[in-house]
Amino acid sequence: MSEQVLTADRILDTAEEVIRRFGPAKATVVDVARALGVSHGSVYRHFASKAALRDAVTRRWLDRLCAPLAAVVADTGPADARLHRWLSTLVAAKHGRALDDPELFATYMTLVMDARAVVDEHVAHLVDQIARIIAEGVGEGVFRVDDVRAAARAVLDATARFHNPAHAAEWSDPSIGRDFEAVWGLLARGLRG
Amino acid sequence: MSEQVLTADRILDTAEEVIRRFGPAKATVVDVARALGVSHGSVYRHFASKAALRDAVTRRWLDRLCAPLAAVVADTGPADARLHRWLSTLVAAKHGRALDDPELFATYMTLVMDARAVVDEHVAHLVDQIARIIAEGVGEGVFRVDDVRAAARAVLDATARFHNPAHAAEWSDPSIGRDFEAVWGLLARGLRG
DNA sequence: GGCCTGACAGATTTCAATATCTGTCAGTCA
DNA sequence: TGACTGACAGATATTGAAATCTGTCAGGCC
Repeated sequence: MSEQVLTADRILDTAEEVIRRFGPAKATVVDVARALGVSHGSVYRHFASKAALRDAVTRRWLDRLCAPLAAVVADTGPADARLHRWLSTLVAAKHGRALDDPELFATYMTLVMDARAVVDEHVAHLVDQIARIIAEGVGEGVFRVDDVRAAARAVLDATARFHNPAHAAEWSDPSIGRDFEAVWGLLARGLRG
Repeated sequence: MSEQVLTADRILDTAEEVIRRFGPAKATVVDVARALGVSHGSVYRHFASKAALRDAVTRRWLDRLCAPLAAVVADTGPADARLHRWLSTLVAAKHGRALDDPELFATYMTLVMDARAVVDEHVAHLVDQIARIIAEGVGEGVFRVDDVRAAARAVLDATARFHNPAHAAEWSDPSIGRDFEAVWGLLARGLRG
């Protein structure tokens, strides 16, 4: 029976739970407040708006989804193999969720779709990681590129079909794995110069 | 006052007009029939269903949009320059429409989004054209690839961000042109081997 | 015969009344 | 004092009855 303090984190946990249960379209701030046993006015003390709350939930989800990627960046081995592993990990994470629990994935896809600012930030973060691997590859003599950051962005763009939720409907195609490897093959040769 | 015969083509023209005016969500078969001055039953003599009619309109639009591409395939000059021109033409056609008349583009985007079979057919056609250019490039010694068709598909996939309507929202980004050239640069080097 | 109409059943959409939600804020309580 | 409540205005969503639409088909017209 301990008195729980109302924190942004506790609200986020509950909001995520409510959004999962009711779906992103139906979940309301009132629902979240009810689940927490407080008035909805209290929620607005911690988040400026419903949009801000949704953004925060989305940001957390994206961060969690991409947590394994940092490890790959810090990994050892030649940069080309590392970049391939990084992209495969990203693609596998997305496809895994999409296949695992399509409804939950659709839920998050909806959130992501209209959280432009959050996604931009997230993409910038991904580009940073790719750029780091490419830069190291240039150092090793594995890659030859003029503009590392542009190349990093190009790699992410070129593989959009395999990780961008906008293409999720195509991920059930049995040839999607081969398609990804074909694009990777072209990119890898392109990076080698 | 000449009696007009009811042909599939005349229905298609009218359907396109009606869809433009009312939007893809509101346009009905009855609207099309009314515009033609016939009963809606007659329309079903030429198209098995509303979906079939929409598909036919979509197919015509895609064909029209991509008409300039055939000329580029048949063009002269080295294959790499030709492929670059082909992709630029495709991208320019899409961006042009999207910028020109966003509402009309959104209309067609909606149609395209739920005409999976039509789009698959269309994509196959585009891959054919790319494959032809790449094959000629291999003949010229400009390109070096194992599987021409797979490479063609990879080129289309890798440039999805720049021509797939699912990404239309990103096309207003001022750096989109540079991003495209960066991806092209990587692909071109990859194709050269 | 072949093209078209008009009426029909069941599915879908519209519309307006009703309920709920978002975001604010003065006031309560500890 | 500072976290919280509850009532409020305007915006948005739900609902169910009525209207419209889709797809079919028997029958009329040339």
